[in-house]
Amino acid sequence: MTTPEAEKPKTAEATPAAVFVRPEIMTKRSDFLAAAQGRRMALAGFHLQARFRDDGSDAVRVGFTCSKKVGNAVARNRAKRRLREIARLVLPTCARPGWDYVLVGRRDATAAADFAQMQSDLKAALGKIHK
RNA sequence: GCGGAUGGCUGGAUGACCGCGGGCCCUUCGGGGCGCGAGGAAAGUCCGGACUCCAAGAAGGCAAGGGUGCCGGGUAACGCCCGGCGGGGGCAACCCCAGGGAAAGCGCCACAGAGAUCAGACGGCCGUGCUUGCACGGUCACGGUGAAAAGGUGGGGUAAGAGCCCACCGCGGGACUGGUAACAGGACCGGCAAGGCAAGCCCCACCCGGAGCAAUGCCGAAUAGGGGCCUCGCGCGGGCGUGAUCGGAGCGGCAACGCGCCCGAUAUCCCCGCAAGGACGCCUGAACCCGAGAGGCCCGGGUUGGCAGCUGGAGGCGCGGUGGUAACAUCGCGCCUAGACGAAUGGUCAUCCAAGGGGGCAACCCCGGGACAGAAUCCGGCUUACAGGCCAUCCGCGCAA
Repeated sequence: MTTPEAEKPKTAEATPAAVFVRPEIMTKRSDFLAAAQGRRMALAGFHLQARFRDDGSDAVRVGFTCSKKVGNAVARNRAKRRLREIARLVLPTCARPGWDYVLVGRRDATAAADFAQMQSDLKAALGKIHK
């Protein structure tokens, strides 16, 4: 399952902290609760929560939260899919090993925000939250 | 053409790049290829089932509780569907109805009014008496109140009136006729009986055991470090004597409860050469597991992971035939269409298409943007939400012929 997608690292040297590993998907409720106790940052299209697990593992894990506050089932699914897509595009180059990240959807904003803007927001936010 | 009624369909299209979840095939285990992947409501979880477990021999009866409620048919079943009946609405097509019982019983019916279910005499009318405007009696044709005042119209009749009598209408009963039935018609009889609410309780008929896929089965993990008492076996094995049972004090345990050095009391005598410690194994057998034979009760503690169930079914769809007014049944041929579990079915971009807005005589141009909504064991229904578009049949009006 953990398949290193290390093909053609064009910009790998520019960000030494990057890991070219597909993030694992978090499924345990306790992991989500722990991440919510970590660092958090609010952005236009979503919220970002992050936590350094400090358990010796280098794995990067990511989870998505879209509660009923986001809307009905259709709205929640759409928000989660867009979050999943920007995570898929951004995390392999900007995540740090050993960290958990949780992206939280916001009502209307997550579905309506500009997709390119959300990608760059996530990159910038990851840079800040690691400090 | 305008307005309306009913039934049904659709509910963005194409392409590019990057992805996701199952399946099948190949693999040098890095991966690669092929194909499939949301809805008419997937929704609400309101009914009915399939399936699984539990309980109870099967099945039935009774009680409680719940549901259904014109008749006939359809269906696996239904509170669903179809066809009728009755009542109501509409010019009509057509639509709506919680539509059993009010002579089993209880309860309720405000206000107004003289009187509201044992009906009733306020005014008025009539009679008698006298103190000439009052008393007693008769009367509901008239007035007034009300949703409703013991049917309506006309005539006779009377002191005045009244189904008091008569005709017609209405009402009640009803032989008989038609219909499977609901029901419809109705000779004839009765001067005419007392209302409504059963979505207030209730009565009657019929239906319903409980829990649900987090069902259920298998395998792990974890806690504990092998908890206690009572009852009952089978095979192998073979029988404890410093023993057994009861009581006391004592000791142990969070507890349920246990232990047996010591003391006292009581009854009994099976087996035995040794191994011998009452250990081990098997059968039967769980409503989560530890739990190790089974069952019951109690004490303490622990898990929420994997696989199966999981999608082929009272199947669906298309075409055609047969029976039926129809729902539907049945036959033939062909095709097969999601199975996830923090839960895939997507992200971005481009070009079109329809609704909407603006400009223009027009062709056309610009803006703009996609209804309700996301499977979770599976079916049959119902209900609710839904931008816009399309089709068929029918009705009314108008115009033309």
